[in-house]
Amino acid sequence: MPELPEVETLCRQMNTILPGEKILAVEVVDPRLGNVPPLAGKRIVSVERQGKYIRIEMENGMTAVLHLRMTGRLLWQTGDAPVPPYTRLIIRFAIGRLVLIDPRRFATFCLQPMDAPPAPLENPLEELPAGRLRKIAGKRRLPVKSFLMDQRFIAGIGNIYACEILYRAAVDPRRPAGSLTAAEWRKVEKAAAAILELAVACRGTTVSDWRDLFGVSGTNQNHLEVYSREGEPCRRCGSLIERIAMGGRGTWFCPVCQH
DNA sequence: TATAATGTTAGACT
DNA sequence: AAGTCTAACATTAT
Repeated sequence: MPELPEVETLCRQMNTILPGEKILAVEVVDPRLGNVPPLAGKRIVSVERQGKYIRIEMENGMTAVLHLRMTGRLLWQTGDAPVPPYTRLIIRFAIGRLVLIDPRRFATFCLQPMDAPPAPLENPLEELPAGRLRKIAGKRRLPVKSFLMDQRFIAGIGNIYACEILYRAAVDPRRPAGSLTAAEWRKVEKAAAAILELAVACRGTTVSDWRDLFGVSGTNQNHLEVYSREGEPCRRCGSLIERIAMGGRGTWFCPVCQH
């Protein structure tokens, strides 16, 4: 569920309350999470985003890495409110508790796992240097939408924002990545930075169940141009937005003005 | 009841 | 060998 803007929102919000706080206890509510890092007694230094990963840095150099996958959410609770349905993990502090909610149970939480990105990846939130994406794409034949969503190339873009970025750049999502011109890549890079930046400012996109750390909906759904707008008119040319399946995911685009 | 859902990846196939 | 594609993970909401 959460893509870069949603994960960025959670990290920024956690950084307003957690640094300096000591973890009192970690309660594993869903045993499917497996062996959770032994964090009791550790003090938090900061929370960092890397792609869609949330890295919780502890004072002794230990790092716990959380990935929310499809339906993971984090909620900050104080007082004695009941724990929400689908709670899978509770991290307790003196000033409140951090709750992991995850209906589909794909989220993972472990210590510096091998599947975390080993090195800093391209961060599309910062506008990439000219030509960077074109160089990475090389002669690849996979669809440009799949390319944008491949976390090994650029980290943080998921299905909603891939559709929105390609619409803004007026590029057909089915085009082979290697076939885009330098000018088209430039548009994609600029569209990515602008769309992700706006989405962060809006605290994410709430199309169904996304909420920020404090349980509040984001507002970026008000800025979506194609995602989930099948059959509605394109805001640039008036043609009807189409939905196709690519790699098993819904893909929305304007068949007339995206080339 | 059938379908789709904001992610990732192991394994199959080119 | 490297690139690409598909199914699977678990569960809910429509």
